[in-house]
Amino acid sequence: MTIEKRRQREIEEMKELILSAASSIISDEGLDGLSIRKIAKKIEYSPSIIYHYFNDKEEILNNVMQRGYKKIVSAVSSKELAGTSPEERLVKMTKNYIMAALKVPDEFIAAQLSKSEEALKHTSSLFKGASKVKPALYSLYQCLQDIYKNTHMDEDSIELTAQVIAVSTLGLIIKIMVEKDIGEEQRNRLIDFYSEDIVLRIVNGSRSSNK
Amino acid sequence: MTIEKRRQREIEEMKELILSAASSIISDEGLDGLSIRKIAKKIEYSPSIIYHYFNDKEEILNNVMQRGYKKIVSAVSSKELAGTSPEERLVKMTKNYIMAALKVPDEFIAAQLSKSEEALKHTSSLFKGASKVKPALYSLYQCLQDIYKNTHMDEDSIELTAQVIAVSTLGLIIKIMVEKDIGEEQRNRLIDFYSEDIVLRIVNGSRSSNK
DNA sequence: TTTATTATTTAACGCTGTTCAATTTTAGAA
DNA sequence: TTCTAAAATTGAACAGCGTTAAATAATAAA
Repeated sequence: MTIEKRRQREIEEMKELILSAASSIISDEGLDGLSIRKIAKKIEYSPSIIYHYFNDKEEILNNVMQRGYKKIVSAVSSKELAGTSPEERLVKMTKNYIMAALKVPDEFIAAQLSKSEEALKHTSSLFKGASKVKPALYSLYQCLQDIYKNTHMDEDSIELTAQVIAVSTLGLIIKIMVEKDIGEEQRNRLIDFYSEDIVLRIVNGSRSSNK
Repeated sequence: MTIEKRRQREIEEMKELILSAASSIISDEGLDGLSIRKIAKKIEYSPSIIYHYFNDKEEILNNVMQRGYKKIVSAVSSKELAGTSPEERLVKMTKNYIMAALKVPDEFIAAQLSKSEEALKHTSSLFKGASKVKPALYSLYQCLQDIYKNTHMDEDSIELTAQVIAVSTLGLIIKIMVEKDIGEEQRNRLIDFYSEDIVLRIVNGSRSSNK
């Protein structure tokens, strides 16, 4: 029994070894720099062994992506935000999300752009009802519900707003990552303007524009 | 003289042949499906010859990307929009942009995500002053200037707003492309809501939220 | 200690981008 | 038209890729 457990622990350790090697290669050389053979060399095993712990390269990539993605999701659900006004929470949540994403750029972009079913399980956010089952989106959705508490905004519009804010933020993050040379000042200007200004325009502007 | 010109025309034709083969492979098998050897087979030449017309695969990719990207840019500058109110123009421009982008998905995503200098020459939009030198962004910027004509909104804020709207829209486009299975109905709901509602909230909400 | 199981490696396949030397085709001069 | 120089095109090779199958080494159970 106990020997069985040790074996399983060893398997987990080996998986962990492979994943962290992959992770470090990605952060050194980018996503395209990752190869099975490089992982093997880094962990000092033969390439083939990797296929005893993962089915293929994509499975490894999915795992690395999920790790990076989870870090970011937790930034949005951070408890430090409780107590403040919903608008303030919204602003901070947005900024936290952007900052967290910029810290793990390659994994984040990969996760968000992957069309693999495994990745979409976590990243998909546009389907009807997504705001109730996707943790990151749910935080945003709750925030909007608080903001619209005393208005007669219907649930569908709130969900759509949450979804659109989420993808908008993603667009900003991706562009900032790609245009790596815009400079820190301009980057901060954009992030501040977006989270402190644009996002509030979106939630407040809903009173002046009814379709 | 005339023979020289013919030669150069032939070179252009060969480049064209290579690029359109590449383009068709991409639209058949996606970006990852593209390989030099496949292009060679398609144009019925040996793989090596391609390197007489292009330096490497990336140069080919850059060319294909630019073509797709230009189609989309022209959708925003379309003249059919003249005469209408600036708000209406903004809504239509946004929708045109999204629709055009969804028609050439792979090239578009590739262009927007490429960190190559060549691609960034066209796609970069976040640097200070971008709205005056980037055609697609300039159309948006002009539109905002019209909308804010009689307010005392400073130029910097208008530029930032244009930039943020551009990247937001990009985020929506990318997510719709990645989440290919959300269904036509939900897709249209999102696009309509975004372009007819959210974008107007952004430009109109600026009066109610001053930082 | 033998046997069965599991972990790991070696070798190979077909693919990739790219380069170099050899070959064919073309252009201009004699 | 024939010879020569230049250009276009090819064939072969290199190093790297993901992946698989069979062979070997290490471990567990009997």
